[in-house]
Amino acid sequence: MSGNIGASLQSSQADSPYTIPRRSLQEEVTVRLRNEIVEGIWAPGSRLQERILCERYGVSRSPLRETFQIMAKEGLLELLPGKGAVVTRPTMTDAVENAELIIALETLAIGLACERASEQQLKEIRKLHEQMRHCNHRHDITAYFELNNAVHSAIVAASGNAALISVHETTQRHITRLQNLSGALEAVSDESFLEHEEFITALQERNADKATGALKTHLASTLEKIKERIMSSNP
Amino acid sequence: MSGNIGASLQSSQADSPYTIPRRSLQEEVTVRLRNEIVEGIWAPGSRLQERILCERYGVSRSPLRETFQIMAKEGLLELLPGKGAVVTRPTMTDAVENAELIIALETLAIGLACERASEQQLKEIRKLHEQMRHCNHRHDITAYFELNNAVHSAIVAASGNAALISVHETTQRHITRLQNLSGALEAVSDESFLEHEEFITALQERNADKATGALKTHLASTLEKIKERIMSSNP
DNA sequence: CTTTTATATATTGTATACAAAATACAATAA
DNA sequence: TTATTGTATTTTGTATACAATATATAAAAG
Repeated sequence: MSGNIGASLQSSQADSPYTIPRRSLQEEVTVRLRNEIVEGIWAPGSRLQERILCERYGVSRSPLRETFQIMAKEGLLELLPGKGAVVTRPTMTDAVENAELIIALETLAIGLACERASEQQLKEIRKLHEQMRHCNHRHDITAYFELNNAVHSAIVAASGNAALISVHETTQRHITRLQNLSGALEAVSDESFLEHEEFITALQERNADKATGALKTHLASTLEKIKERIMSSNP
Repeated sequence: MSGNIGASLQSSQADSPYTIPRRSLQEEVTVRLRNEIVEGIWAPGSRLQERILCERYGVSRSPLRETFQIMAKEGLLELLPGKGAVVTRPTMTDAVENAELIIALETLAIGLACERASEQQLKEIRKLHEQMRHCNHRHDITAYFELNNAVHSAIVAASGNAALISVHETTQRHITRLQNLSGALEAVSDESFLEHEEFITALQERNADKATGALKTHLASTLEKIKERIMSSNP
Protein backbone atom coordinates (compact mmCIF):
# COMPACT_ATOMS: atom_id res chain seq x y z
CA MET A 1 0.00 0.00 0.00
CA SER A 2 1.43 3.37 -1.01
CA GLY A 3 0.08 5.14 2.04
CA ASN A 4 1.81 2.85 4.49
CA ILE A 5 3.07 5.24 7.11
CA GLY A 6 4.97 2.70 9.15
CA ALA A 7 7.05 1.48 6.23
CA SER A 8 7.78 4.94 4.87
CA LEU A 9 8.87 6.29 8.23
CA GLN A 10 11.18 3.47 9.11
CA SER A 11 13.65 4.47 6.40
CA SER A 12 13.39 8.23 6.88
CA GLN A 13 16.02 9.77 9.08
CA ALA A 14 16.97 13.30 10.06
CA ASP A 15 16.34 15.67 7.16
CA SER A 16 19.17 18.03 8.04
CA PRO A 17 21.83 18.44 10.68
CA TYR A 18 19.82 21.28 12.24
CA THR A 19 16.17 20.29 12.10
CA ILE A 20 15.15 17.18 13.93
CA PRO A 21 11.82 15.99 12.51
CA ARG A 22 11.19 13.25 15.08
CA ARG A 23 7.55 12.70 14.33
CA SER A 24 5.89 9.72 15.84
CA LEU A 25 3.68 7.38 13.89
CA GLN A 26 0.81 8.68 15.97
CA GLU A 27 1.32 12.20 14.66
CA GLU A 28 1.38 10.98 11.07
CA VAL A 29 -1.75 8.93 11.55
CA THR A 30 -3.49 11.84 13.27
CA VAL A 31 -2.86 14.18 10.36
CA ARG A 32 -4.05 11.65 7.83
CA LEU A 33 -7.15 10.44 9.64
CA ARG A 34 -8.15 13.99 10.54
CA ASN A 35 -7.89 15.11 6.93
CA GLU A 36 -9.80 12.09 5.75
CA ILE A 37 -12.66 12.76 8.12
CA VAL A 38 -12.76 16.47 7.29
CA GLU A 39 -12.75 15.64 3.57
CA GLY A 40 -15.64 13.27 4.10
CA ILE A 41 -13.75 10.11 3.13
CA TRP A 42 -15.07 8.56 6.32
CA ALA A 43 -18.77 9.21 6.34
CA PRO A 44 -20.50 10.53 9.46
CA GLY A 45 -21.66 7.62 11.56
CA SER A 46 -19.02 5.23 10.20
CA ARG A 47 -17.58 2.76 12.62
CA LEU A 48 -13.80 2.87 12.45
CA GLN A 49 -12.54 -0.60 13.18
CA GLU A 50 -9.03 -0.64 14.47
CA ARG A 51 -7.88 -3.54 12.33
CA ILE A 52 -9.03 -1.83 9.14
CA LEU A 53 -7.26 1.43 9.92
CA CYS A 54 -4.13 -0.33 11.14
CA GLU A 55 -3.88 -2.04 7.78
CA ARG A 56 -4.68 1.16 5.91
CA TYR A 57 -1.91 3.16 7.55
CA GLY A 58 0.46 0.29 8.13
CA VAL A 59 0.73 0.84 11.86
CA SER A 60 -0.16 -1.15 14.92
CA ARG A 61 -2.98 -0.46 17.31
CA SER A 62 -0.97 1.54 19.84
CA PRO A 63 -0.35 4.67 17.74
CA LEU A 64 -3.80 4.36 16.18
CA ARG A 65 -5.55 4.34 19.52
CA GLU A 66 -3.61 7.39 20.65
CA THR A 67 -4.82 9.10 17.50
CA PHE A 68 -8.39 8.07 18.32
CA GLN A 69 -8.17 9.90 21.65
CA ILE A 70 -7.02 13.09 19.96
CA MET A 71 -9.69 12.91 17.29
CA ALA A 72 -12.33 12.35 19.95
CA LYS A 73 -11.05 15.39 21.84
CA GLU A 74 -11.33 17.39 18.63
CA GLY A 75 -14.89 16.22 18.19
CA LEU A 76 -14.36 14.27 14.99
CA LEU A 77 -14.77 10.88 16.63
CA GLU A 78 -16.93 9.53 19.39
CA LEU A 79 -15.42 6.73 21.43
CA LEU A 80 -18.00 4.32 22.76
CA PRO A 81 -16.42 2.25 25.53
CA GLY A 82 -16.40 -1.36 24.54
CA LYS A 83 -17.76 -0.57 21.10
CA GLY A 84 -15.10 1.49 19.43
CA ALA A 85 -14.80 4.66 17.40
CA VAL A 86 -17.59 6.24 15.42
CA VAL A 87 -17.25 9.25 13.14
CA THR A 88 -19.35 12.07 14.54
CA ARG A 89 -22.44 13.14 12.67
CA PRO A 90 -22.48 16.92 12.44
CA THR A 91 -25.89 18.49 12.74
CA MET A 92 -27.42 21.79 11.82
CA THR A 93 -27.05 22.66 15.48
CA ASP A 94 -23.33 22.00 15.32
CA ALA A 95 -23.06 24.33 12.36
CA VAL A 96 -24.79 27.15 14.20
CA GLU A 97 -22.84 26.55 17.41
CA ASN A 98 -19.49 26.57 15.68
CA ALA A 99 -20.44 29.60 13.65
CA GLU A 100 -21.43 31.52 16.78
CA LEU A 101 -18.17 30.49 18.36
CA ILE A 102 -15.94 31.39 15.43
CA ILE A 103 -17.56 34.80 15.11
CA ALA A 104 -16.61 35.53 18.72
CA LEU A 105 -13.12 34.17 18.21
CA GLU A 106 -12.39 36.09 15.05
CA THR A 107 -13.90 39.26 16.44
CA LEU A 108 -11.48 39.04 19.32
CA ALA A 109 -8.66 38.18 16.94
CA ILE A 110 -9.11 41.06 14.57
CA GLY A 111 -9.26 43.51 17.46
CA LEU A 112 -6.00 42.17 18.85
CA ALA A 113 -4.49 42.04 15.38
CA CYS A 114 -5.21 45.74 14.91
CA GLU A 115 -3.01 46.37 17.92
CA ARG A 116 -0.33 43.73 17.52
CA ALA A 117 0.03 42.59 13.93
CA SER A 118 3.37 43.30 12.30
CA GLU A 119 3.43 45.25 9.07
CA GLN A 120 4.71 42.08 7.42
CA GLN A 121 1.67 40.16 8.62
CA LEU A 122 -0.71 42.84 7.40
CA LYS A 123 0.97 42.77 4.00
CA GLU A 124 0.66 39.00 3.85
CA ILE A 125 -3.04 39.18 4.71
CA ARG A 126 -3.63 41.79 2.05
CA LYS A 127 -1.77 39.62 -0.44
CA LEU A 128 -4.02 36.66 0.29
CA HIS A 129 -7.05 38.91 -0.03
CA GLU A 130 -5.90 40.10 -3.45
CA GLN A 131 -5.53 36.50 -4.53
CA MET A 132 -9.13 36.04 -3.45
CA ARG A 133 -10.12 38.91 -5.70
CA HIS A 134 -8.47 37.11 -8.57
CA CYS A 135 -10.27 33.85 -7.80
CA ASN A 136 -13.53 35.73 -7.53
CA HIS A 137 -13.08 37.06 -11.06
CA ARG A 138 -12.16 33.63 -12.36
CA HIS A 139 -15.02 32.02 -10.42
CA ASP A 140 -12.58 29.53 -8.94
CA ILE A 141 -14.70 28.66 -5.95
CA THR A 142 -12.44 26.02 -4.47
CA ALA A 143 -9.36 28.23 -4.45
CA TYR A 144 -11.45 31.15 -3.18
CA PHE A 145 -12.68 29.02 -0.34
CA GLU A 146 -9.20 27.89 0.65
CA LEU A 147 -7.82 31.40 0.47
CA ASN A 148 -10.69 32.65 2.57
CA ASN A 149 -9.81 30.18 5.30
CA ALA A 150 -6.18 31.20 4.97
CA VAL A 151 -7.03 34.88 5.39
CA HIS A 152 -9.09 34.25 8.49
CA SER A 153 -6.37 32.01 9.94
CA ALA A 154 -3.77 34.67 9.18
CA ILE A 155 -5.80 37.29 11.02
CA VAL A 156 -6.09 35.02 14.02
CA ALA A 157 -2.37 34.27 13.82
CA ALA A 158 -1.69 38.00 13.77
CA SER A 159 -3.51 38.32 17.07
CA GLY A 160 -0.48 36.63 18.60
CA ASN A 161 -2.71 34.79 21.07
CA ALA A 162 -1.68 31.12 21.00
CA ALA A 163 -4.69 29.89 22.95
CA LEU A 164 -6.98 31.69 20.54
CA ILE A 165 -5.10 30.35 17.52
CA SER A 166 -5.47 26.79 18.76
CA VAL A 167 -9.19 27.00 19.45
CA HIS A 168 -9.81 28.77 16.17
CA GLU A 169 -8.02 26.08 14.22
CA THR A 170 -10.24 23.36 15.61
CA THR A 171 -13.40 25.41 15.16
CA GLN A 172 -12.54 26.36 11.59
CA ARG A 173 -11.87 22.72 10.83
CA HIS A 174 -15.33 21.77 12.04
CA ILE A 175 -16.88 24.38 9.82
CA THR A 176 -14.80 23.29 6.84
CA ARG A 177 -15.97 19.75 7.43
CA LEU A 178 -19.57 20.85 7.54
CA GLN A 179 -19.14 22.69 4.28
CA ASN A 180 -17.45 19.68 2.68
CA LEU A 181 -20.20 17.36 3.82
CA SER A 182 -23.04 19.60 2.75
CA GLY A 183 -21.35 20.72 -0.45
CA ALA A 184 -22.04 24.26 0.72
CA LEU A 185 -18.92 26.20 -0.17
CA GLU A 186 -19.01 29.76 0.97
CA ALA A 187 -21.00 31.90 -1.36
CA VAL A 188 -18.70 33.75 -3.71
CA SER A 189 -20.51 36.92 -4.57
CA ASP A 190 -19.20 40.39 -5.32
CA GLU A 191 -21.17 41.60 -2.35
CA SER A 192 -19.51 39.09 -0.05
CA PHE A 193 -16.11 40.00 -1.42
CA LEU A 194 -16.73 43.67 -0.80
CA GLU A 195 -17.59 42.91 2.82
CA HIS A 196 -14.33 41.04 2.98
CA GLU A 197 -12.41 43.96 1.58
CA GLU A 198 -13.93 46.21 4.17
CA PHE A 199 -12.50 44.51 7.23
CA ILE A 200 -9.18 43.84 5.51
CA THR A 201 -8.85 47.56 4.86
CA ALA A 202 -9.91 48.45 8.38
CA LEU A 203 -7.35 46.01 9.73
CA GLN A 204 -4.61 47.63 7.68
CA GLU A 205 -5.68 50.98 9.06
CA ARG A 206 -5.55 49.33 12.49
CA ASN A 207 -9.05 50.61 13.10
CA ALA A 208 -10.28 48.02 15.58
CA ASP A 209 -13.88 49.21 15.86
CA LYS A 210 -14.39 49.38 12.14
CA ALA A 211 -12.65 46.06 11.59
CA THR A 212 -14.62 44.16 14.21
CA GLY A 213 -17.88 45.64 12.97
CA ALA A 214 -17.18 44.79 9.34
CA LEU A 215 -16.01 41.30 10.22
CA LYS A 216 -19.09 40.60 12.31
CA THR A 217 -21.33 41.74 9.49
CA HIS A 218 -19.50 39.58 7.00
CA LEU A 219 -19.48 36.46 9.15
CA ALA A 220 -23.12 36.86 10.07
CA SER A 221 -24.16 37.08 6.43
CA THR A 222 -21.87 34.18 5.54
CA LEU A 223 -23.49 32.11 8.25
CA GLU A 224 -26.90 32.91 6.85
CA LYS A 225 -25.85 31.77 3.39
CA ILE A 226 -24.36 28.57 4.70
CA LYS A 227 -27.51 27.88 6.67
CA GLU A 228 -29.62 28.33 3.55
CA ARG A 229 -27.44 25.96 1.55
CA ILE A 230 -27.44 23.32 4.25
CA MET A 231 -31.19 23.63 4.60
CA SER A 232 -31.73 23.21 0.86
CA SER A 233 -29.32 20.25 0.65
CA ASN A 234 -30.93 18.51 3.64
CA PRO A 235 -34.61 18.66 2.77
CA MET B 1 -1.84 1.74 47.06
CA SER B 2 -5.23 3.20 47.84
CA GLY B 3 -5.44 5.14 44.61
CA ASN B 4 -5.00 2.10 42.42
CA ILE B 5 -7.48 2.62 39.63
CA GLY B 6 -6.97 -0.69 37.91
CA ALA B 7 -7.70 -2.72 41.01
CA SER B 8 -10.70 -0.66 42.07
CA LEU B 9 -12.29 -0.76 38.64
CA GLN B 10 -11.92 -4.45 38.11
CA SER B 11 -14.46 -5.21 40.80
CA SER B 12 -16.85 -2.39 40.03
CA GLN B 13 -19.77 -3.28 37.86
CA ALA B 14 -22.91 -1.51 36.67
CA ASP B 15 -24.19 0.90 39.31
CA SER B 16 -27.84 0.43 38.44
CA PRO B 17 -29.93 -1.62 36.05
CA TYR B 18 -30.50 1.49 33.93
CA THR B 19 -27.24 3.38 33.77
CA ILE B 20 -24.21 1.68 32.32
CA PRO B 21 -21.09 3.49 33.57
CA ARG B 22 -18.60 1.71 31.28
CA ARG B 23 -15.64 3.97 31.89
CA SER B 24 -12.28 2.92 30.59
CA LEU B 25 -9.16 3.06 32.68
CA GLN B 26 -7.98 5.81 30.38
CA GLU B 27 -10.91 8.03 31.39
CA GLU B 28 -10.21 7.48 35.07
CA VAL B 29 -6.54 8.22 34.67
CA THR B 30 -7.31 11.33 32.63
CA VAL B 31 -9.53 12.77 35.32
CA ARG B 32 -6.99 12.09 38.03
CA LEU B 33 -3.88 13.26 36.25
CA ARG B 34 -5.67 16.36 34.98
CA ASN B 35 -6.80 17.31 38.47
CA GLU B 36 -3.36 16.67 39.87
CA ILE B 37 -1.72 18.94 37.34
CA VAL B 38 -4.32 21.67 37.82
CA GLU B 39 -3.90 21.42 41.58
CA GLY B 40 -0.16 21.78 41.18
CA ILE B 41 0.73 18.33 42.52
CA TRP B 42 2.87 17.88 39.44
CA ALA B 43 5.02 20.96 39.22
CA PRO B 44 5.41 22.82 35.95
CA GLY B 45 8.38 21.44 34.07
CA SER B 46 8.16 18.02 35.75
CA ARG B 47 9.01 15.05 33.60
CA LEU B 48 6.26 12.46 33.90
CA GLN B 49 7.85 9.06 33.55
CA GLU B 50 5.47 6.41 32.39
CA ARG B 51 6.64 3.78 34.83
CA ILE B 52 6.12 6.09 37.80
CA LEU B 53 2.59 7.03 36.78
CA CYS B 54 1.68 3.48 35.86
CA GLU B 55 2.58 2.43 39.37
CA ARG B 56 0.80 5.42 40.90
CA TYR B 57 -2.49 4.68 39.19
CA GLY B 58 -2.09 0.95 38.98
CA VAL B 59 -2.53 0.77 35.22
CA SER B 60 -0.36 -0.26 32.35
CA ARG B 61 1.24 2.01 29.79
CA SER B 62 -1.50 1.75 27.17
CA PRO B 63 -4.24 3.69 28.96
CA LEU B 64 -1.66 6.06 30.43
CA ARG B 65 -0.27 6.97 27.05
CA GLU B 66 -3.76 7.62 25.71
CA THR B 67 -4.26 9.97 28.63
CA PHE B 68 -0.99 11.70 27.78
CA GLN B 69 -2.29 12.52 24.32
CA ILE B 70 -5.42 14.09 25.73
CA MET B 71 -3.54 16.11 28.31
CA ALA B 72 -1.18 17.34 25.61
CA LYS B 73 -4.15 18.37 23.50
CA GLU B 74 -5.51 20.26 26.49
CA GLY B 75 -2.20 22.03 26.91
CA LEU B 76 -1.32 20.57 30.30
CA LEU B 77 1.45 18.35 28.98
CA GLU B 78 4.03 18.70 26.27
CA LEU B 79 5.05 15.48 24.56
CA LEU B 80 8.64 15.53 23.41
CA PRO B 81 9.13 12.73 20.87
CA GLY B 82 11.61 10.27 22.22
CA LYS B 83 11.85 12.07 25.51
CA GLY B 84 8.43 11.76 27.05
CA ALA B 85 5.88 13.96 28.77
CA VAL B 86 6.66 17.22 30.51
CA VAL B 87 4.18 19.29 32.51
CA THR B 88 3.74 22.62 30.78
CA ARG B 89 5.07 25.73 32.44
CA PRO B 90 2.39 28.43 32.29
CA THR B 91 3.70 31.91 31.73
CA MET B 92 2.37 35.38 32.27
CA THR B 93 1.66 35.41 28.55
CA ASP B 94 -0.49 32.31 28.93
CA ALA B 95 -2.46 34.03 31.66
CA VAL B 96 -3.17 37.05 29.50
CA GLU B 97 -3.99 34.95 26.45
CA ASN B 98 -6.42 32.74 28.30
CA ALA B 99 -7.99 35.71 29.99
CA GLU B 100 -8.53 37.47 26.66
CA LEU B 101 -10.03 34.28 25.33
CA ILE B 102 -12.36 33.60 28.23
CA ILE B 103 -13.66 37.15 28.17
CA ALA B 104 -14.68 36.66 24.55
CA LEU B 105 -16.19 33.27 25.33
CA GLU B 106 -18.20 34.39 28.32
CA THR B 107 -19.33 37.54 26.58
CA LEU B 108 -20.76 35.39 23.82
CA ALA B 109 -22.21 33.01 26.38
CA ILE B 110 -24.06 35.55 28.45
CA GLY B 111 -25.56 37.10 25.34
CA LEU B 112 -26.86 33.72 24.22
CA ALA B 113 -27.97 32.90 27.74
CA CYS B 114 -30.11 36.03 27.84
CA GLU B 115 -32.00 34.61 24.87
CA ARG B 116 -32.01 30.93 25.62
CA ALA B 117 -31.60 30.19 29.30
CA SER B 118 -34.50 28.47 30.97
CA GLU B 119 -36.07 30.07 34.02
CA GLN B 120 -34.79 27.10 35.96
CA GLN B 121 -31.23 27.82 34.87
CA LEU B 122 -31.52 31.50 35.74
CA LYS B 123 -32.77 30.57 39.19
CA GLU B 124 -29.89 28.19 39.68
CA ILE B 125 -27.38 30.86 38.66
CA ARG B 126 -28.94 33.35 41.07
CA LYS B 127 -28.77 30.74 43.80
CA LEU B 128 -25.06 30.21 43.26
CA HIS B 129 -24.55 33.95 43.25
CA GLU B 130 -26.34 34.28 46.58
CA GLN B 131 -24.07 31.62 48.01
CA MET B 132 -21.17 33.76 46.84
CA ARG B 133 -22.62 36.66 48.78
CA HIS B 134 -22.62 34.50 51.84
CA CYS B 135 -19.00 33.45 51.32
CA ASN B 136 -18.04 37.04 50.75
CA HIS B 137 -19.46 37.96 54.16
CA ARG B 138 -17.70 35.05 55.80
CA HIS B 139 -14.46 35.78 53.91
CA ASP B 140 -14.36 32.17 52.76
CA ILE B 141 -12.12 32.79 49.80
CA THR B 142 -11.77 29.21 48.65
CA ALA B 143 -15.49 28.58 48.54
CA TYR B 144 -16.06 31.97 46.93
CA PHE B 145 -13.57 31.11 44.25
CA GLU B 146 -15.17 27.75 43.52
CA LEU B 147 -18.64 29.23 43.43
CA ASN B 148 -17.44 31.93 41.12
CA ASN B 149 -16.19 29.33 38.66
CA ALA B 150 -19.48 27.49 39.04
CA VAL B 151 -21.48 30.62 38.24
CA HIS B 152 -19.48 31.36 35.14
CA SER B 153 -19.72 27.74 34.01
CA ALA B 154 -23.46 27.81 34.62
CA ILE B 155 -23.85 30.90 32.48
CA VAL B 156 -21.91 29.24 29.68
CA ALA B 157 -23.99 26.10 30.09
CA ALA B 158 -27.12 28.23 29.82
CA SER B 159 -25.94 29.44 26.43
CA GLY B 160 -26.81 25.97 25.17
CA ASN B 161 -23.83 26.03 22.81
CA ALA B 162 -21.96 22.75 23.26
CA ALA B 163 -18.88 23.85 21.32
CA LEU B 164 -18.64 26.95 23.46
CA ILE B 165 -19.13 24.97 26.66
CA SER B 166 -16.30 22.63 25.75
CA VAL B 167 -13.80 25.36 24.89
CA HIS B 168 -14.76 27.34 27.96
CA GLU B 169 -14.19 24.38 30.23
CA THR B 170 -10.64 23.94 29.01
CA THR B 171 -9.89 27.65 29.16
CA GLN B 172 -11.32 28.04 32.63
CA ARG B 173 -9.23 25.10 33.75
CA HIS B 174 -6.09 26.78 32.52
CA ILE B 175 -6.93 29.90 34.43
CA THR B 176 -7.74 27.94 37.57
CA ARG B 177 -4.39 26.23 37.26
CA LEU B 178 -2.63 29.57 36.91
CA GLN B 179 -4.37 30.83 40.01
CA ASN B 180 -3.48 27.68 41.95
CA LEU B 181 0.16 27.91 40.91
CA SER B 182 0.52 31.57 41.66
CA GLY B 183 -1.60 31.42 44.79
CA ALA B 184 -3.57 34.28 43.31
CA LEU B 185 -7.16 33.53 44.17
CA GLU B 186 -9.60 35.95 42.70
CA ALA B 187 -9.80 39.11 44.71
CA VAL B 188 -12.84 38.99 46.94
CA SER B 189 -13.87 42.55 47.43
CA ASP B 190 -17.28 44.11 47.90
CA GLU B 191 -16.64 46.09 44.75
CA SER B 192 -15.93 42.94 42.76
CA PHE B 193 -19.03 41.30 44.17
CA LEU B 194 -21.18 44.25 43.19
CA GLU B 195 -19.89 43.99 39.63
CA HIS B 196 -20.83 40.35 39.78
CA GLU B 197 -24.32 41.14 40.99
CA GLU B 198 -24.76 43.57 38.14
CA PHE B 199 -24.41 41.06 35.31
CA ILE B 200 -26.33 38.41 37.19
CA THR B 201 -29.24 40.82 37.52
CA ALA B 202 -28.98 41.87 33.88
CA LEU B 203 -29.01 38.21 32.88
CA GLN B 204 -32.16 37.60 34.88
CA GLU B 205 -33.74 40.57 33.15
CA ARG B 206 -32.52 39.00 29.88
CA ASN B 207 -30.95 42.33 29.03
CA ALA B 208 -28.13 41.16 26.76
CA ASP B 209 -26.45 44.52 26.22
CA LYS B 210 -26.37 45.36 29.90
CA ALA B 211 -25.24 41.84 30.81
CA THR B 212 -22.40 41.66 28.31
CA GLY B 213 -21.21 45.14 29.27
CA ALA B 214 -21.24 44.39 32.98
CA LEU B 215 -19.54 41.03 32.48
CA LYS B 216 -16.80 42.55 30.35
CA THR B 217 -16.16 45.20 32.97
CA HIS B 218 -16.01 42.62 35.72
CA LEU B 219 -13.72 40.21 33.86
CA ALA B 220 -11.39 43.00 32.78
CA SER B 221 -10.97 44.24 36.33
CA THR B 222 -10.57 40.67 37.60
CA LEU B 223 -7.84 40.11 35.02
CA GLU B 224 -6.07 43.23 36.21
CA LYS B 225 -6.14 42.05 39.80
CA ILE B 226 -4.84 38.62 38.85
CA LYS B 227 -2.06 40.20 36.84
CA GLU B 228 -1.05 42.31 39.84
CA ARG B 229 -0.97 39.30 42.12
CA ILE B 230 1.03 37.19 39.68
CA MET B 231 3.44 40.08 39.17
CA SER B 232 3.95 40.50 42.91
CA SER B 233 4.36 36.77 43.51
CA ASN B 234 6.87 36.44 40.63
CA PRO B 235 9.30 39.28 41.31
C1' DC C 1 41.27 18.47 35.86
C1' DT C 2 38.43 18.81 31.87
C1' DT C 3 36.74 16.91 27.87
C1' DT C 4 35.69 13.23 25.16
C1' DT C 5 34.24 8.72 24.09
C1' DA C 6 32.62 4.12 25.13
C1' DT C 7 29.51 1.37 27.56
C1' DA C 8 25.63 0.31 30.41
C1' DT C 9 21.13 1.52 31.95
C1' DA C 10 16.77 3.43 31.57
C1' DT C 11 12.90 5.06 28.93
C1' DT C 12 10.27 5.59 25.22
C1' DG C 13 7.83 4.07 20.62
C1' DT C 14 5.75 0.43 18.57
C1' DA C 15 4.06 -4.19 18.10
C1' DT C 16 1.95 -8.10 19.83
C1' DA C 17 -0.52 -11.13 23.21
C1' DC C 18 -4.31 -12.16 26.07
C1' DA C 19 -8.73 -11.71 28.26
C1' DA C 20 -13.26 -9.65 28.34
C1' DA C 21 -16.91 -7.88 26.02
C1' DA C 22 -19.77 -7.20 21.97
C1' DT C 23 -21.52 -8.69 17.64
C1' DA C 24 -23.07 -12.09 14.27
C1' DC C 25 -25.24 -16.17 13.36
C1' DA C 26 -27.46 -20.41 13.63
C1' DA C 27 -30.40 -23.61 15.99
C1' DT C 28 -34.43 -24.18 18.62
C1' DA C 29 -38.96 -23.15 20.53
C1' DA C 30 -43.18 -20.73 20.35
C1' DT D 1 -42.64 -17.01 10.58
C1' DT D 2 -40.81 -14.59 14.67
C1' DA D 3 -38.49 -14.53 18.88
C1' DT D 4 -35.03 -16.41 21.78
C1' DT D 5 -31.10 -18.47 23.29
C1' DG D 6 -26.67 -20.55 22.85
C1' DT D 7 -22.31 -20.55 20.40
C1' DA D 8 -18.67 -18.84 17.43
C1' DT D 9 -16.34 -14.97 15.85
C1' DT D 10 -14.87 -10.41 16.02
C1' DT D 11 -13.38 -6.45 18.33
C1' DT D 12 -12.03 -3.95 21.93
C1' DG D 13 -9.40 -2.89 26.57
C1' DT D 14 -5.40 -3.71 28.76
C1' DA D 15 -0.94 -5.68 29.57
C1' DT D 16 3.40 -7.03 28.10
C1' DA D 17 7.41 -7.73 24.91
C1' DC D 18 10.83 -5.98 21.95
C1' DA D 19 13.61 -2.67 19.56
C1' DA D 20 15.34 1.97 19.13
C1' DT D 21 16.54 6.08 21.26
C1' DA D 22 18.07 8.82 25.06
C1' DT D 23 20.37 9.38 29.45
C1' DA D 24 23.81 8.35 32.81
C1' DT D 25 28.12 6.55 34.17
C1' DA D 26 32.76 5.40 33.76
C1' DA D 27 37.07 5.06 31.32
C1' DA D 28 40.46 7.22 28.45
C1' DA D 29 42.69 11.08 26.11
C1' DG D 30 44.04 15.74 26.08
